[in-house]
Amino acid sequence: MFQYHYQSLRPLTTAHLAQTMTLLSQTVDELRQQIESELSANPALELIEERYCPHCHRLLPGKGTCPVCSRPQNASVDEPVVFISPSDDFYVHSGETTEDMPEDMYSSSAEDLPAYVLRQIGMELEKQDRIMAAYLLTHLDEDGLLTIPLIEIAQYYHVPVSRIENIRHIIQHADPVGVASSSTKEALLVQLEVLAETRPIPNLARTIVEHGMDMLCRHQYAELAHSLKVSLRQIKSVSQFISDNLNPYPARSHYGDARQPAKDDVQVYHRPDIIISFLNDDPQNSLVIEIILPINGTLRVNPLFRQAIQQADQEKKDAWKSDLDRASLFVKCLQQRNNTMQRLLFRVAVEQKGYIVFGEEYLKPMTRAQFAKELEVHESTISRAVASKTVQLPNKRIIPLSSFFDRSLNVRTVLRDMISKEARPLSDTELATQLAKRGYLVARRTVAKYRSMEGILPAHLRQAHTHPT
DNA sequence: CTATGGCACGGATT
DNA sequence: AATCCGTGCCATAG
Repeated sequence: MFQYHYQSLRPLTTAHLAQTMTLLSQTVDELRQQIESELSANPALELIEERYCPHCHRLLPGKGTCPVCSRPQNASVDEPVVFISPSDDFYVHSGETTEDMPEDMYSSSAEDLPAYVLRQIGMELEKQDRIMAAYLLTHLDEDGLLTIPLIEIAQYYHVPVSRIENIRHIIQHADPVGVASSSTKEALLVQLEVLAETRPIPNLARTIVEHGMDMLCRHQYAELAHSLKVSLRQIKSVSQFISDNLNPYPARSHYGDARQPAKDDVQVYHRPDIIISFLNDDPQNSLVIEIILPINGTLRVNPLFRQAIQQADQEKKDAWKSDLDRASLFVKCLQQRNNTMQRLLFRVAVEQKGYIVFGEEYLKPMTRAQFAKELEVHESTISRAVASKTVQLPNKRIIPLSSFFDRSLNVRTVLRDMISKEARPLSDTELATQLAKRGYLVARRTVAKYRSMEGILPAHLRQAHTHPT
């Protein structure tokens, strides 16, 4: 009977439905944990290795050629390729999640951050120092920042502050680079320092982090440009660099953090759940969408287990049967999840191609409800699938998946654009009428709101920034 | 008097 | 049912 259930393709039980829901809403990191625990708890589950592409080491989606290195035969350019990708090709685009320890990255979120850091720096320290390091590491907040002043630790152990400083210095340069800093600014500076060893960094970056972070956070580019006496263009590019490469909250590169970053901070996401890129990085080609799966291979019910159950004693049989049921349910739910994600992202990619390729202005406003109807699933399914997931676009920016559904984003970008091109500071009322002419009907009050969302100063405090040349 | 920001309400979305 | 978002009204600053 349960064999029939396993074969069946449609969700039948409420348990199934519930589990699919939870799986859907999970990010890669959460999903990995879930799978791991399920795998170790349930003997009926097994993980089978899959074929990898010899060139790029990606998991091959079933039969056929690798969709990444060699173009699939009959894919049209407009049709994005969607496939499930294993975790080991996580695209690490920032210097601080370093390249030297990919496996450790995964095990690390199982153990807690202090232990993880301590393990790295263990041999560098004397026994005494190690204790202090451990103490220091227990006083981190959830973002990986230090909650108590160094002096306090020094007093606690009756040692000079400089000694604590040395220890902290070592900790800061360990894997979540910048961890145990006293402020986000300090964390960023350390990250910059480390980054500078491997690649050139814009010389402005340091200055901005040091002196202009508050302005940068509020996106007050014009202000910042003025106070540092450099062009707006430079500020923009450096700000891009910062948000691409640095992370004000070191711990968040470790735990896939579902919480929204504080609203007035540079948004940095690590480890996207989905990666969208061009085939072979060539904009001519079709889009490739990878849905990251946190395991290398395919999960399935162990067929041997299925056999064994036939010959087992009656009592064992019952216990095993429940394991088997659980296992097959889990596998099915996982498939369901992947299937839904795949279909959803395919549709999203088709609809929002302009946004993906050309940028924010081309975002088509659309609601989750529309997709739900198209894909014939419940609205809440889409909501769960979209919530707390991140996407990496071809331009290497990482954005929340929900921004594909943001109704106001395009208006905001147009507004931003208008203000940056304005000859003289326009008042909110004027901006509202201008926007109306372009087909965006928004109230004056709303313009004000968007303005502050974008961190743009009110008209009378703005200056006509069109002639700094 | 004009331009903005705060608070709060209602309708849409999730 | 809970939440988010646009908007209107009003107080305040310039």
